[in-house]
This record gives sequence, structure tokens and C-alpha cells, in this order.
Amino acid sequence: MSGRGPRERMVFSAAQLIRRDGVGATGMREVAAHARAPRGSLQHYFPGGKEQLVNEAVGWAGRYAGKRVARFLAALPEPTPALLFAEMVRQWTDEYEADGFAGGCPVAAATVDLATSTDSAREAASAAFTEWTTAVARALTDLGVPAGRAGPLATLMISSLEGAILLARAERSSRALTEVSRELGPLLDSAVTAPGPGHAAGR
Amino acid sequence: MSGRGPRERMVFSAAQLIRRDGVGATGMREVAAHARAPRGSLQHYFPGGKEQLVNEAVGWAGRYAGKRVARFLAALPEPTPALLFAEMVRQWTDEYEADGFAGGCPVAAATVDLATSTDSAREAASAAFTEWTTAVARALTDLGVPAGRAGPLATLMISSLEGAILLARAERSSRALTEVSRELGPLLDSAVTAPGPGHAAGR
DNA sequence: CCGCTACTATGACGACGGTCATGACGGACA
DNA sequence: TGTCCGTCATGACCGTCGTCATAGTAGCGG
Repeated sequence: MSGRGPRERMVFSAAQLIRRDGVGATGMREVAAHARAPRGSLQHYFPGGKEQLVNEAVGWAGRYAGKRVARFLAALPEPTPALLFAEMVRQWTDEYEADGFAGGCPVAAATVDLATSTDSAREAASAAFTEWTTAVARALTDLGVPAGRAGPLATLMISSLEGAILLARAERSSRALTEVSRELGPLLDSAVTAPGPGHAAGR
Repeated sequence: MSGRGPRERMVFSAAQLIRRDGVGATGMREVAAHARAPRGSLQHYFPGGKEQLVNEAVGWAGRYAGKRVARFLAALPEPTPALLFAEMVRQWTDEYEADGFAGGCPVAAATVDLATSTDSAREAASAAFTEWTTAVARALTDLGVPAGRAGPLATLMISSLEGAILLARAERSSRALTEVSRELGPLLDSAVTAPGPGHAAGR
């Protein structure tokens, strides 16, 4: 777990702490201690200060989420959009049942704490979300979802997942996550063969 | 705007600042200044300190969101679940197009910054979400959604909305909000007459 | 041994936050 | 008038945080 260099470990630790405590409540000294890295390395590897560290952590999280999607797809014997989403959700329910509801999504945490940094934090979060979304959209098209619907459906999946994570953490229950997965499943699978949008009210 | 007493103004201002900057980045002095209230009133009205103030702000937000649902329903000439959700989304797109993407949901902000306070903050956020969810679920049943689906669908609506708010703020675009509304609409309306779950893969 | 570079170590500074202590104002009421 | 109490006003304390400055160590080519 965690890359070999101290630098990578610090980025990884930053992402972990941010996703648990938020950006503002995560201190640089804390990151160094968590990564078992010397405090002096902070200003050496991250001359841009906390902003740079947070941005790299967010970017790392986006890349991680994107890669994870492809791995989910490969692991499923008979992949469908609903099963992919169920797998994405399961990643969270598993963690919550194993380690408690301590952590959320680091990108979401960075988005909420926009005021702390300049626009660069927002851009990093936006890039992370787009990376994740395009990965999901690509997976959907691979599963037979028409190109026009893959993007919006990917956005819907990630939005629902992020929101359900919030609810789950607040109520300390995976209920929201499982319900969202169950309710969204049929809609996602119904988009595979359907040529146009929805069923009736296209608008 | 804002109640008459200084106390209510402070709770309201706290909610506004929290939803913009997050819990950690919002200072007590800042809240007092924003509410045009004397700093000395903080320790008088909120002897429980910041924790109490934040919890009351979160509770206020939950109550506000719940009432808002009923008002949306009443304002719609021919209400359907999809139209209700579209109205909930529109509240955010309108604000974002008018005032910029400055603010998010205060309850989400409080949920992300769990570490700052004890469990009471989490309970306040949970209560706020529950209040909001039950209001939406009640509206859905009024619109003809079977009792068994109203709760999960309400959770899905709020999850998607919260997540889309995150995406919208990150990319400074209402795209995610409108796409989620459009994609979720048919599913919501299809639940009105359908007795069982989804269309095919019930489980 | 020198100089150079990458990395580590540590202390200090300035700013800000939440909280507390203390006191002042201003009606209400006897 | 004197006293009480809700409200407001400030200044101080103490901790933490991000950042900077400075110095130390380790390895290496010359």
C-alpha cells in the first residue's frame, strides 16, 4: 500500500486525511506524520505549499477512481451498466462495514472547501471529476449504451454515488448507497438497447 | 431576508457562510460580522460554542429544505415526481446562474467536516437529511408513488441532487444538474403507476 | 578534502481561531 | 434611587496552522 517514495506517500496520506477530515482540518504536519515522512520534506517536494499538496492529492484520487472503473469492468463476468454501478457502490459499502463511516470522497471534500485555496483547487477537483466521468462513460459505451446517453448517465451515476456517500456518512448507514444502487439499476440497464432517450417524455 | 432577532440572523448567516466556505473555514467572528450582530452575543446565545451554532445552522437548513418541497408541490399546476425533481434542481441552477457557483449545501459541508465537532454534528446532519428525505417521500406518495418505492426514490433524488451540486460547483457549470434532472425524470414518473419495482430486473 | 546536490531537521514567526473574563449599558421593578 | 438581568463590548489567553530560515547530513564526482 502506497508508493515507494516519500513524496508519493505524502500525496497518498494527504488524500486519506482529506477524505476523512476535510481540507481545512488537515494539517501539513499531520500529513507528514501520517506518511511517516520527515516534516522538512514538505517544503522540499511541495514548494507550492498546501495548495500544491491538496491539488496533487485530488488529482491522484481522480486518476485512481478512473482506473478503478476499468478494473471493475474487467472483473465482471457478464458486465452490465447496473452491475458496474453496483460494483462502484459496493466498494463503499464494503469499506464502511469494515472500517466504519470515517471517510468520504476526497474530491468532494476539496470541492466543499473551495475557499481555502485559489481557483487551482477547483480546477483540480473539476479535472478529477471529468477524468472519472469519462472513464465511466467509456465503460458504458463499451457495454452498449448509445454515445448520446453515456455521458449523462455517467454523470448521473457519479452524482448519485457522491450524494449517497454523503447520506451514508451522515446517518452512519449504508442504506442510501444500497437503495440508490437498487433504484438506479433498471434505468441503467434499460439504456443499453434503447436507441433514443428515456421511455416517453424525452422533452 | 433573515428573521428579526439577532440570534436567528446569526444562525442564518452561519448556514450561508458554511455552505460557501465549509465549516472549518467559517469563523465565529465572521458569522457575527456577517449577521451584523455583536460579537459578544455569540457566547450569550450559543454557550455551546461553535458546535451549537453549526448544529443549529444545519438543523435550520434541513427544516428549510423540507418546507421547500411542500411549496414546490403546491406551486406546480400538474405535479409529477419528475417535475418536482426538476423544480428542486431548478432552484440550484437559478442560483448558480444568478450569483455564481459560490455556495453548496450546508448539510453536505457539515457532513464533510465531521472531524471538527463531535458526534453531535453528524447527528444534526443526519436529522437534516432525514427531514428532507421524508418530506420528499411524502410528496411522492401524494403523487401516487407506492409506499414501498417512495422512500428509496426520495433518497435517490436527494443523493443525485447533492452529487450534482458538487459536480456543478467543481466545474462551474450547471451541466451536471440539468443532465441528472433529465435522466432521472422518466424513472421517477414511471414509478407513479407501476405497482412493483422497476421495469424488469426487480430482485 | 572540496564543492555540489538532494534531502532532512528544527526552530521561529506571524496570523488566526475559539473561548473565557471582565465590564459596561439599559430598561424593569420595587 | 438602587439593584438585577438580559444584552453587548473588548481585550487577553492559548493553541494551531502554514510558512520561512537556517543548518545539518549523506552521497558523489573531482
